[in-house]
Amino acid sequence: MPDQSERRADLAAMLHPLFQALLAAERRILARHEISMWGYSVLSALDGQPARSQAALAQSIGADKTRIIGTLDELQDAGYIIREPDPADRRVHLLSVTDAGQRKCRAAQADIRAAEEALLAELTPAQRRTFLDVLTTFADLPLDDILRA
Amino acid sequence: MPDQSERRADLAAMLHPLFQALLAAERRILARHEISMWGYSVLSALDGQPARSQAALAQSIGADKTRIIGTLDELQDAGYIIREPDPADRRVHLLSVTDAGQRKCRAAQADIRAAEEALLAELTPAQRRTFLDVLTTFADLPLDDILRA
DNA sequence: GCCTATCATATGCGCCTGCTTATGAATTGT
DNA sequence: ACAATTCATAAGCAGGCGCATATGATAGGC
Repeated sequence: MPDQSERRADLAAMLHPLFQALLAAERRILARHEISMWGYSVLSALDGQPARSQAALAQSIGADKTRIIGTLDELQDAGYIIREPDPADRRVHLLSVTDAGQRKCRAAQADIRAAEEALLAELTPAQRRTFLDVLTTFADLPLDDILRA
Repeated sequence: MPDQSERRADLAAMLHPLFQALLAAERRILARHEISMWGYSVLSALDGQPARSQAALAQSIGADKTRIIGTLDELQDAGYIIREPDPADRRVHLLSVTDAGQRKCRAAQADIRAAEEALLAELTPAQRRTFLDVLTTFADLPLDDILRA
């Protein structure tokens, strides 16, 4: 299948500059919105989702559950999230996003989306669709297992 | 152009798991080959290229020129690279890869390539080609400028 | 000739992260 | 009832990284 004469860099090497550039852009945008990257990750993950425990949220966004506490405190202080005791288990705080939090998240997201669209506009429509499809495909795969085989 | 009803995650969020998985795989493979990631990056960058100064090399692979010294020392001690004074400028050491270094690099690269092919095999041939084309396209673009506009 | 800049090198500082340990409270399992 | 586990929380350790500073030697510019 793959052409043996195909010369290409390692995938990680190819992805690295793209990923770093996207992160840098995101940092700039989030700084303008005065919200941290972890804060934005939390709000994004909570947006439109049922309330969840802190541990579940941390796991879902790849955050360290012990270090995310500070971020959650800040978000709560800013009025962007609510922590409520779980009636089913008194150890647990359930997190949900407030209206203000949702507005903050979506405003930042709109700017990030605009920056991304500028980038995607460099592609043909077919390339764009395929690129996004591929990323979606990969998102549903057990990447570590496949790469370990 | 982009469908306003299109729901998708931020590009960085979509790329993050893929990128992390690729890095993790690379780490495992390089550990087996007993070479560090920066060591591999150096060898890859030098492979098949004319000799270059340490500063130029560090810049080209995104390494900190002060911290790459240790890696260069190790590679030199292992016989994988040569440092030679530049006759045109006595401040400069020119780096080149040895035959042993090239073999080491290409052996590791073959394993990385195999792992990547397992992943790319999850795509259709058209998806695979387009995905790689897109990454190549992005590699040639001033990403920061585009994302900043 | 003198000043400025650059190279390789060593090292410091601050930040972030992965991982760990510990605590008190609460829950689960036997 | 008791032991083990889990939740949120705080904090420690080690490693990596971005960035900065400093040094001696060398090169370039005026």
